[in-house]
Order: sequence, then structure tokens, then C-alpha cells
Amino acid sequence: MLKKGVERREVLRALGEVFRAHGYEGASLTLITEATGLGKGSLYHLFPGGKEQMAAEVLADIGGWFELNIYAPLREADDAARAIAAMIAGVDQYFHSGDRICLVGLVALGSARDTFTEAVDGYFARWQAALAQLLRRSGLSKSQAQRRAEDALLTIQGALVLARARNDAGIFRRALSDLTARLLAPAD
Amino acid sequence: MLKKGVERREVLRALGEVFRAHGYEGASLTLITEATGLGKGSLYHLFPGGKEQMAAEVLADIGGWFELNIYAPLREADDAARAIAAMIAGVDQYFHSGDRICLVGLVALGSARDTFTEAVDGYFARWQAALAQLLRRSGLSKSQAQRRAEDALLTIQGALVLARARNDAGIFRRALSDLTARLLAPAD
DNA sequence: GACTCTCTGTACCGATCGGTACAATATCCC
DNA sequence: GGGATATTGTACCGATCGGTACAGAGAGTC
Repeated sequence: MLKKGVERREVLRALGEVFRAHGYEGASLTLITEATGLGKGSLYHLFPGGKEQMAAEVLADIGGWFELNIYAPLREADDAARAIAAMIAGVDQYFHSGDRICLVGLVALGSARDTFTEAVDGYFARWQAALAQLLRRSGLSKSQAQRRAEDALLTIQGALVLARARNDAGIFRRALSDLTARLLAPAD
Repeated sequence: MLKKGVERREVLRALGEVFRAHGYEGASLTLITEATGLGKGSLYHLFPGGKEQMAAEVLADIGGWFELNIYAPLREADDAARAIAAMIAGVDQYFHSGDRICLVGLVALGSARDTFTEAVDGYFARWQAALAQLLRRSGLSKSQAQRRAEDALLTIQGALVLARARNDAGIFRRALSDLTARLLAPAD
């Protein structure tokens, strides 16, 4: 029998990696059973809603991780430089320095976006809001803060795409480094 | 009978839109026949290599478009500001101001990347080389030029992802505008 | 040990997948 | 018009898709 809380989290992690590797459409139940070590019986017992529920929970789990490790620290910080460094470090860790892509970005590009609109939009919306809020506290105007936060998110996503396309994780590391400087620059 | 050159190009355009909308794995032959108006018979007559050949030719076609409309002008330009403005205008046109995603980026994120490594890598490599070459001629160091070109590509890709994720094409337009300024800035 | 209730492996479902075979139909050249 | 060739629609292939049914194994309780 499952130790409910613990095991489910591990299953979600494995599910996340399958969806990351093959996309929502490409992640067949065969691949999923292999990656999780769970047969269809267990899978549909855990997720009666099938593949859609699995993906939804994975996205929610990712959202939870970012809420805890990225957004909340951003909101609560009083030292902007330190908070931004922490965010960059967290992002670097989460994406394995560019070796791991962003599932939310992948879903956003595919046709599964329509099924998970809210999760996808919310992921970026909350991130941008938390970051913009910090930048605003550090002296930027509202619109400048929002624009700069937008730039940060798009840079991270683009760096992940390009790093994977060119199979060069260095692209991601360089982008994060440049981004840090850009976020900390004085208002222009 | 097909007027070979003309019709094939139109078929490739339709194929491109299907792959853009559903990804490589998600683009079923049913969707393809609907989008192209061609039955399986015609499809496999035109592309004996099946789906893989279709995608390969679509990617090659895209590469050709960028070669002609983006890379070559970049290489041949002598006025950097004008050339960069032209590139941005071309990109804005191609991606319908943020309403259309980049198929190469989408393929890069999916598991189909391994099948089309060369096309995906080449698309970005040629772009970066052409842009870096121009920036170098305009006075930047080799490494600065390369880094700045890399930043340009990643910004465009990220803007497309974020614009689609948040369903806000304005993100793409703002990113292109900022990018223009960043590309034209003096060496730092 | 018997009674629950949770969990899981297996067989199976209809639908659809990418791809093939091929006869029928156009279109071309002469 | 006839013969060659290019193109197409349709039927069909085995494999796999996501999902369901259900019997039985496993664990917890008394």
C-alpha cells in the first residue's frame, strides 16, 4: 500500500520527467508505466481522470514548487540584490543549469495549452507579479518593473529553448548571468 | 497533375501550419490530410518517406525562407542599424507579431529534436553567425558579437513562448522593440 | 483467522495511429 | 485516339493509442 503523501509526490516527479521528455501528446501510457513503474491499474486508481489529471497534477506540483521556492521568497524579500540572486540560483538548480526544459513552456507551445490554460498562464503570471513587486520596491516604476519582470521570464524560457536546440547548456548559464545584471541595473 | 514547384510549396506551407499547431507527434495523418486537402495516396506519392520526410522538408523550407529573407541580408548589409531594423521587421512579419510560434523551437523542445538535430541546430547556428558577423563589422569584439547574437535569438524564442503561454502578443512586440535597442547599443 | 478496503496485473475495448497496396482516374505526349 | 505516366481514393494492415473491467493480491483491523 502507498504511503499516500510521499509516494504520490514521487510518482508526480516521474510523470513530470516523462511529459518533459515526450510532451503531453507524446507521453503514452506505455511510457508512463515504464517511467513510474506503475501498471495501468495503479495509475488509474491514483488518477481516475487519466492522462489529463496526471498532467494537471504535475503542473500543479510544479506551480507549488515555484510558489514555495521562487515566488514567496521574492515577495517577502527586502534586499533586492539578494532576492534576485536567490531566484537565479533557484532557477539554475531547477532547470539543471540548462539540461532540463520547462514543462510549462513546452505545454504552452503545444496544442495541450488549451486544456491547461489556467495552469500555464498562472505559472507565469504569479512569477511576473512576484518579481515585479520586488523590483517596484527596489525603486522602479510600476510599468518598468512589470516590463523588466516580463523580460526575465522570457529570457529564461528562450535560453532553455536555445540551449536545447543547440545542445549547449552554456547558453542557459550565460543568459542567467546576463539576466542578473539586467535585473539589478538602475532604472533607465 | 501538380504543377510541381508551385503546388509543393503550398503543401509545405499547410504542413508547416499543422506541425506548428500540433507538434510533430501530434500531427496525425488525419489532421494532415484535412489541412492539405490531400489524401494519403497523394501524400505518400509526394513524400515517400512519410511524416518524417514531410517534417524534414518543412524545416528545410523554413530554413530556406530565413536564409533568403533574414540571414543573407544580414551578411550583405553595410548599415548595421538598417540591417537590424530589417531583421526585426522580417521576424515580426514571419511570426505574425507573436501570433505564430516557431516550429523549429517547438521541435527543439520535443523528442523529435533527435530526429532533426541538424536542421534545428543549423537554423539557429546560421542565424547567430550571420547576425554576429554584422555586429562584429559594426565594431563589437568577436565574443561580444556572438554573445549579443545569442541573446537576440533567445529573446525571440522566449518572447514567442511567453506570448503564447499568456496569450498576449504584446509581449512579443515589446520584446522585439527592446531587442532592437539592445542590439544597437554601443559596446559595453 | 476472517472481514474490510486499498491497491494492482491482466485481459480486453473501440478508435486511431503511420503506412502499404492497388485499382481507378487524370494528364501527358505522340 | 492510344499508350505511357503521373496522380489519387479507398480499402486495408498490424501496432498502438487512452481507457475500462475485474478478479485477486496485499495490508489493516478486530
